Amino acid sequence: MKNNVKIFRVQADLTQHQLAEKVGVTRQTISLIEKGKYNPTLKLCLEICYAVNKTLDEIFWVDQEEI
Amino acid sequence: MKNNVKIFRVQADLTQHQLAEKVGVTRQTISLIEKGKYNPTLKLCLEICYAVNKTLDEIFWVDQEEI
DNA sequence: GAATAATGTAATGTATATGTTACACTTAAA
DNA sequence: TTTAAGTGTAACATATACATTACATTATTC
Repeated sequence: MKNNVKIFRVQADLTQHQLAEKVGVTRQTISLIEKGKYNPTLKLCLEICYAVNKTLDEIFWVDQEEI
Repeated sequence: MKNNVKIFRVQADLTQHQLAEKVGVTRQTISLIEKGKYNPTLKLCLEICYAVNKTLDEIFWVDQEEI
């Protein structure tokens, strides 16, 4: 599951730990999502969106062929 | 977890059963998502998007206050 | 060059998304 | 007025998202 979490997290000047706190998960969960090793739930995706002020499409959209 | 799955599924002229088949889950899962009783995974959200030709933001965005 | 911050990741446990089976209700077609 | 299609939902099983704890590596910073 490729995504742009890392790009926008850094752009928002947040560490993994800070983002994790803001969205209510652990640092490890953020790390694994950034690495594409987790298939996060919609609720967590939305929390990340709010935290870095981006939309679902901006952070999590991937075309059908490359899912 | 409110969403617009039902609206766009009907618009795409699909039954719950047909959408479920297209995205590779059971009818029950679609039903529960439409009813807002499940917090679906990103991968499933994307599959639903492809099936009804809509984006994540169109189907699944909800503002922070109403999550 | 030791101390600390930021990150990667492994092992194990828990909560929950999803599957399976099944039954009930509603509605449209026959 | 039955038959079948579409939908809601409950009980139980399984897979996996996420937590917890812990250790390692790589910059910084003192």
